[in-house]
Amino acid sequence: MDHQHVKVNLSRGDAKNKNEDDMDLRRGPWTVEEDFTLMNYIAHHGEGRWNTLARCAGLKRTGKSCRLRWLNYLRPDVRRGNITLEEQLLILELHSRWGNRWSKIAQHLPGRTDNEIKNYWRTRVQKHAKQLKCDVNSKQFKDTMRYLWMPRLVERIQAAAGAGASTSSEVINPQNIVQIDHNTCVTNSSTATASSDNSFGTPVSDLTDCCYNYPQQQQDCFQLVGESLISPTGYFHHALEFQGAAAAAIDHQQNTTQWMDGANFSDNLWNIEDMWFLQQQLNNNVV
DNA sequence: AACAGTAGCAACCGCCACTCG
DNA sequence: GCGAGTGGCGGTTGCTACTGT
Repeated sequence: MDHQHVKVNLSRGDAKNKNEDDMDLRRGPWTVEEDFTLMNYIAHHGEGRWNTLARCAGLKRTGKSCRLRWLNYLRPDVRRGNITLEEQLLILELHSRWGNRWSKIAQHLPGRTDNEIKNYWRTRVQKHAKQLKCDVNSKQFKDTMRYLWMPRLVERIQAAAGAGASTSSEVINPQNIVQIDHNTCVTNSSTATASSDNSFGTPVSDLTDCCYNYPQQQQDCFQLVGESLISPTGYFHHALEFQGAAAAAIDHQQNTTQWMDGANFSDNLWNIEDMWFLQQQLNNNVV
């Protein structure tokens, strides 16, 4: 089937495309020429009125398609590239508060689109939930995020701030990290985004990377620096209590029988800890 | 090298709320 | 008040690049 030229199947809500029903509309990936046309038109006439815009610009696309292309890709302030540690932390925190309100979450991540955040969540976070064999909306998984991933992200952010304090534009300002509530934290996007090159934060691969590279010895050296700086020890008692116990549990587990499907997790510290954490929750029903 | 499976992401779909005539 | 037009949002799909065998 030719995906480039098809009749648009109009939904009830899209009845306004009546006129477009009679014309062939392009679908699928945008070409460089189309991008240029759209950018050029918006540069001269501004955005909005997308159906009219599409027509007047001579684009054989729906208004929706033009809008999406502009917002998610062509807009000059769109940030591309890896989601940074700070952004990951923000996403986890905001998602825990608002759920799948991607656009609302995106408002707090300047330059990031709701689509990008949504994709990040689905491909990275949900992947881990799947690996852990638990529902992404379950309490267990949410607690794992709150008490494991987020504290570790904070620690890595701080570690990066310490290690890279003298280098480049990736310096992380501890003041950007603010307390949200007793158990969670979030970077202060308003200050974080004040960096002149619009590239605050530490580029990082993903949560798995965060977990694999977690320096165990840091558990003992958290410190409180200033009132606005998160102290993992202070704010994440549960997490650290857990981590200490987790280490023991891991030792125990590695020396004893395997559990949870009998899978071999010896090369996957992250999963081991997660599994242990979830197991503890199931046993104790408290965190 | 070839193939299969998987991950990441751009784009589309369908629904809904809002605006305006 | 009503219906058409529009924009926005969350969910889903499908393509492509990557990775493992």
